[in-house]
Amino acid sequence: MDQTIQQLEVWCAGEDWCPVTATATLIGKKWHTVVLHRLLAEGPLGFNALQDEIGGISSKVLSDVLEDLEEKRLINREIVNEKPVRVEYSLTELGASLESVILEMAEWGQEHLTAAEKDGSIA
Amino acid sequence: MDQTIQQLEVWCAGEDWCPVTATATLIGKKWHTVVLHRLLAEGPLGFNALQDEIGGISSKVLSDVLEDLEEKRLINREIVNEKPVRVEYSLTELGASLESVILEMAEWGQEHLTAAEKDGSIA
DNA sequence: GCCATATAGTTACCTACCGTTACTAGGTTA
DNA sequence: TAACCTAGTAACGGTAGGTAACTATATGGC
Repeated sequence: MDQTIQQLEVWCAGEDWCPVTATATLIGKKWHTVVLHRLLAEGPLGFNALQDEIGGISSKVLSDVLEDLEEKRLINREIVNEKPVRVEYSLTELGASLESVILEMAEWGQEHLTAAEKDGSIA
Repeated sequence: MDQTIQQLEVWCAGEDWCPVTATATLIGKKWHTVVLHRLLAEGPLGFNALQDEIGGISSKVLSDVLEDLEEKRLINREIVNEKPVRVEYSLTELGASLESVILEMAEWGQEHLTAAEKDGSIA
């Protein structure tokens, strides 16, 4: 505990950039994280499949998020020449390396938010 | 690797809520994460101290973020009766429990963004 | 009293992002 | 031809994020 907090201090002390700020700038948006999570968990997915998996995201917002994630080199967009021409979204190596972060968020949510979400005390 | 991905699948399969979505809804905003990080690393801080520590955040946005984090019960706002009346922001137990997530983000940023940020290839 | 400084914000304003609904567009199947 | 699959885009409105200036309260110095 003290060890890790020490680490956090060292990383940001007197620096003009901070790894947390940088990471938060990159993936610090609700849908970005969720999209990465689904691609991690379910593997490469098409546009509609991804939208169905996520649930509650509109095609416009998903389209925007995918474009942004591609720009940031976290996902690949590949056009597959099959019967109905599909598009397959998958994680880049950089994107896949975020697994530890996503997993930590998943564990934290599981531990701390289950009950709260269900009775609505944290909205 | 396979183990952890298996976990991610199990947690979200067929559920109407997902711990990642829930967590991302709670802290999936750039400044929220950064504020929590500074409070973790530097301990309780006043308004101006926090603003200075973060750098690049306006007082209006910081004010909004602090209000939101307090509503979500991740931080405490305590008025300290000293010479100039101060306000001290600190983490709640729930907020402090996010250390593992923040730490993971810090480690990831340190490993994957340092070079990229410096040469601007990820903006 | 008057001014400067330090505390912690607020107000007005603008822009950019989020979200909803509807619609587009190419190709396949019946 | 029409229905249905794929993957989006267009138009529009509301909310959040961001900037710059300003408020408010209290302390200490002149």
